[in-house]
Amino acid sequence: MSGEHGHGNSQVNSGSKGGDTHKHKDKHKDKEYRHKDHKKDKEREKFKHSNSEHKDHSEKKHRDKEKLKHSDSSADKHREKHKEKDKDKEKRREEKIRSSHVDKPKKEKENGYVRDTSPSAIKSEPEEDNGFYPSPQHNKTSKREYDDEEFVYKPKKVKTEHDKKAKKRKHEYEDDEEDEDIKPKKKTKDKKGTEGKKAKKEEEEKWKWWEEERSTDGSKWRFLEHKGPVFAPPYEPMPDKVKFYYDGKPMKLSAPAEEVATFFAKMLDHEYTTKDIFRKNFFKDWRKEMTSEEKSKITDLNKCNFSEMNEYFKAQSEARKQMSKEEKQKIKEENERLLQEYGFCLMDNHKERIGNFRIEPPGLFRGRGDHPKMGMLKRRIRPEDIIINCSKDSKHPKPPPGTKWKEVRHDNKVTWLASWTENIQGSIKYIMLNPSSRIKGEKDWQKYETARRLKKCVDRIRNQYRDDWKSKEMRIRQRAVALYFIDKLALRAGNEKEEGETADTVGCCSLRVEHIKLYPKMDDQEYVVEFDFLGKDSIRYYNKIPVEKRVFKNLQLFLENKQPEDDLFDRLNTSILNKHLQELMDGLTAKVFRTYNASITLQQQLKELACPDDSLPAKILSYNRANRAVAILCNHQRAPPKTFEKSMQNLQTKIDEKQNQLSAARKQLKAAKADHKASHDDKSKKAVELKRKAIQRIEEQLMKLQVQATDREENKQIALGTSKLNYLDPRISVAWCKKWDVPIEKIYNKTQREKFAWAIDMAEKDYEF
DNA sequence: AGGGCCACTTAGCATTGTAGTA
DNA sequence: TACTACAATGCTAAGTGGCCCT
Repeated sequence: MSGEHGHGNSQVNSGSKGGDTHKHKDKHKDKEYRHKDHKKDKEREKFKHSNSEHKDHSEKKHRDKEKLKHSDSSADKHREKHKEKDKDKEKRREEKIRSSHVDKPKKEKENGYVRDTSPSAIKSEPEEDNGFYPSPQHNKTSKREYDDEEFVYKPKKVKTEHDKKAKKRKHEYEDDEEDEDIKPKKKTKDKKGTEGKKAKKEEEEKWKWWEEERSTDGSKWRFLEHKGPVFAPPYEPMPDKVKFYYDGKPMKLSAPAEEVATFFAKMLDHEYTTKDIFRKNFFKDWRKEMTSEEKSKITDLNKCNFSEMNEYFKAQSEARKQMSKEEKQKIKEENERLLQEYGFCLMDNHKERIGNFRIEPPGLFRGRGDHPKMGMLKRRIRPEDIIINCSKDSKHPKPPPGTKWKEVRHDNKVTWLASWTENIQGSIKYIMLNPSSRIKGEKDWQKYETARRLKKCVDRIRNQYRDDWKSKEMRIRQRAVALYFIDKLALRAGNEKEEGETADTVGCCSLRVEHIKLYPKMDDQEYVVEFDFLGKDSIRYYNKIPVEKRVFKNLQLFLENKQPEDDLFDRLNTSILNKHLQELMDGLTAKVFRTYNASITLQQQLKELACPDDSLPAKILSYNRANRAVAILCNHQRAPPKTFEKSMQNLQTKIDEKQNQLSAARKQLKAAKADHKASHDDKSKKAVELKRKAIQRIEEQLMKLQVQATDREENKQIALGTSKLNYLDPRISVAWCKKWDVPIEKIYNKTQREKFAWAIDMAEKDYEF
């Protein structure tokens, strides 16, 4: 198989198909399909169900597990568990930290990038490509297992580029480059202690971390100082005039119960407050907040009337909209102040933007899709729940007066500044840096380098899995077929999930028999596989693709003697698959295929759609189309904007108007020409020219509008943002912009330009992914 | 091997900001 | 000046995958 992929037949969705054609196994009939189609939510509703029984979901494989496990309210248990284990964990963590400080494993340097080579991390291959990290020495270390000519050819380009940059850096950053660190590296700094601060501030905005060397050990930073998170504002009780009614009678609620009631009241317009699970979960958690008196009175949610509360909130938001300019300005300034104070941290001598410095406010949990925990109370996070992470020698953030942090730790092996345990799933939430930060950017860059390394060996890997389709061992065949899907269809890996804890969604390795259908013949195609399942965020994946005969036969084999709810790949999971991938290429995991295929698709598409003579809007349309091809491949869908039809109409009206304008202008030109013919004077000649220009302008405008219409129509249900942000090597786009003279602003907005600053700075027009 | 924990990326939708228009 | 439509940003849920322990 060559790099060529049959992505074309990937189909985003099938319109209304979801509900009708789905064969509804009893146990899945209550699935909520979040596929996007033309229907209004209400119409979709008929495919959603009201009641759900997750308990009989279990497959054989999971049944045993289930017995050992609680099936009820995990949240509290999680909390307990955490408490119990805290001590244990702490010990472990401390050991971890200590050991990492003490026995610094020796490091191996590769092209400016230094890898951890502690025993567990020793690999036979360099992890990064030549030229990954700029460095004067640029010494190629070990020989690669599967070099190809590209390996020889490409770095040359990259190298010169880097050398250039390296020189530039010398000038620009001489004074600023080094951080005061706990353990100085080869170069010295120290003079900066005095003058560094000011210079630094000026340079801060354009700090080019990508021209610096990365840290040599596993540590993520050497110095970290921040002010801690911003907590959600405290609850403000309802004014007395806003009543809650139970069974028709007004009832004053205690503050805690009232607060939770307001969460429900705020969502009243949302359709999911009508769902049984949502209501059940909410009511259960609400009752926990009630006084015993309230508890005994309020026994039926159906008798609760929140509508006055609901109207109150609506009025509030209306009032907010109606606020005067000055008031709005004031709020804006206050936000800005908060941002300035809490929105930044100091990491290794650079001021970096924090991604989410506000703690999530309490509210009702709404998972995506058919989530068993929807409606549960997401509790308020207090300082006592927060673990702070910062350097020992930094000014530690102060907890709000009268409170304490849960813990302050100094772990530079992680990137987060603060964390807490959330009560719905018992998972940990983090406060981390913005994507524009060094720490995120380096990781992102590295991700694309890994994908580029896959490019070099993908043929070998493809050949291998094709061979494996013939293996004597079932597990190998399953692994090979799964990998084929991941590669060809860009499916996600598909980790196992705990049943009943989350919506029932799957990825490749967790596909079940019921998710595929085999058609030996379909229309004029042979060996067609139909996929129909809910993926991440309960987004439907529906696709029919012809596969190779051997794959088809294998699938038939995997399906033998299985029930619909059985795993398709019963001898496979993501851990097995990733272990195998790791052997094929250092750093290779299932998700790398998604990155690789997305980026390579963009590059190919851009090449194919290239048309030098196109106008700027046409070029951008081409870009968007290439981007769209990727979004379709990755199944990035969105709900059609609510105002879609209308906005299309508006656009059409504009187009019609423009066309009228055009014909009018043409008439005028004709008249002007006639006039000129008659008079032959300069004035009339000028008039003709003027008219010509006007027509040209109008034509351009019309074209622009038409392009816009096409683009919008094609984009109706497809979200481009996700792939642009997470899967497409930004250097491809930057190079394309440079090559075709398209301003980068047409492709990336401000945030995106900040995130991809490294790529914008370093990619030249001949960059090859 | 498998489970649990943890850290981090990826995801769509809701809210907010803003530019263009009436 | 208000409105409106779209873009940008914010929010947080839901994935992936590494590591450690049993």
